[in-house]
Amino acid sequence: MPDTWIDTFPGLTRLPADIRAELEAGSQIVTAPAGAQIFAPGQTADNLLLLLDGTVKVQQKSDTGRDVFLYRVHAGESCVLTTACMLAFEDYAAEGISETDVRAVAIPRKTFDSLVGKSPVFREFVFTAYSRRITDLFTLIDDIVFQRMDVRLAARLLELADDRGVVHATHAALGTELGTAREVISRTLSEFHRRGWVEQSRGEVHLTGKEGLARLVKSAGAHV
Amino acid sequence: MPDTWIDTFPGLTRLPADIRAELEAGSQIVTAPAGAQIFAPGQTADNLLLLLDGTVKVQQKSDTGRDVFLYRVHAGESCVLTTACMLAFEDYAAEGISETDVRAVAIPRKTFDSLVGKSPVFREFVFTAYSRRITDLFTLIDDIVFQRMDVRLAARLLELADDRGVVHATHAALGTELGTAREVISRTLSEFHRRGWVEQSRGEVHLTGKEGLARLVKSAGAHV
DNA sequence: CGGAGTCTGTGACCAAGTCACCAAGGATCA
DNA sequence: TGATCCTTGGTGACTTGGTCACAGACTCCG
Repeated sequence: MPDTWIDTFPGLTRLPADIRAELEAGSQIVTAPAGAQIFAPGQTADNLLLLLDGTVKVQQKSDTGRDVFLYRVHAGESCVLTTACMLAFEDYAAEGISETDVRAVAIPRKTFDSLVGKSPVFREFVFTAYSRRITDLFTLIDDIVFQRMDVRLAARLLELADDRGVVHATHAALGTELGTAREVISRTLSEFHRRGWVEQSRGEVHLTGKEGLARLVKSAGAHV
Repeated sequence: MPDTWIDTFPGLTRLPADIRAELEAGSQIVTAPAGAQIFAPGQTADNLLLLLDGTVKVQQKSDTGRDVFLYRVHAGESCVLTTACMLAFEDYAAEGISETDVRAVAIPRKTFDSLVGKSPVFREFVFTAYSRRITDLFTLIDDIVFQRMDVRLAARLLELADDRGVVHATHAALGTELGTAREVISRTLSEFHRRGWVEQSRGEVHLTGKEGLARLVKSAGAHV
């Protein structure tokens, strides 16, 4: 494995040679197409996944049948929250869906446990990833409770836009992402359109006035 | 230390003798009065706390100046989320306030790190505690997004009531717990009163019809 | 007794979620 | 080429919840 994947994760570059060897030998690279269910509630996670390419969205299957979007894992990050359940042999209430074709490193429970035991650097990597996700969850809760919908939508649009300023998502999809109803998204987008910030077409939103959106987000002091 | 505290934590009873010894030697019992700030944002946590007596409430200091209640740590549980930040040398955005006089075991970072490295049982204990808290956070988010306020308030009242069915809390306090406004609590409690479920007096709520509250909670399929 | 501070009640108003229904765009297939 | 169906988006009426302003009422003390 020349040009090892390990170096794409900043937290792992400091690993000593023997640990690197064990990590490389005890893990493998896996792929999945867009839209695949990466992990699901009720099924024990047997691997820690480190994303090399693509994005995975993690959402909670609600009892009420609706989904709550929790967070998005990008290339270079890990689905680390599953590991708690992995090591604790507990079930997970969330599911992960690949949004694009993804490539990831799968570290099986055995290797993971062994490395956590042996390597302080690896431990720090894991716990750092944890604390990131956890503080993310805290700010998510904060946003849900205190932030206005228009601000949250504006922030999310800026985040999801591709390099041409286009967001590929239906109103319903944006609704689940923000934990609100489709109608609310529709109304808010009409308002944004009225202000000349967006143009709409079926299944996509064109950001024509990013400055306006950014100003709205900033004025509310949102956590982008 | 006869009758060691270790056995009050089910996950730790399986620890081998040498690890127990290290844990006992490398930790100490601390106390704090009711209302003390146990940990705060911006100050690195240097100890993992395992609660022996009392309760600690953990809440996020919001940018907007208001607080969001996250969860409550009871005797026999640990403030484990702080450990991620502890090991990762990262700051924490939440603060912990003792609600009663508390007694706890403080495990310093050094001991903690060493034990996580040496003992698979201790690792499992830590990661189990993690996964509990994390899934709790997930259900919290779910509740905030989808559950009606009256149901959430009813559930919380049942949870907070002492053995005589009295909840000692002001409307404002219940408001922060549920991430809503005092006025909403007042209105909802009036409604509960109208239905004969509660009696009110300054600073406390008497549950006179727990069955009604329980029925409301149950009919909504809430996560108690 | 007389403030000062805290706790609760209330009305008006706005933001957001729910429900019901309709219309337009796209796909499929006889 | 239509007929049909599904998905997406638009809209109005209504309910719930959050915000603001202000007024009583209780408690603690000096």
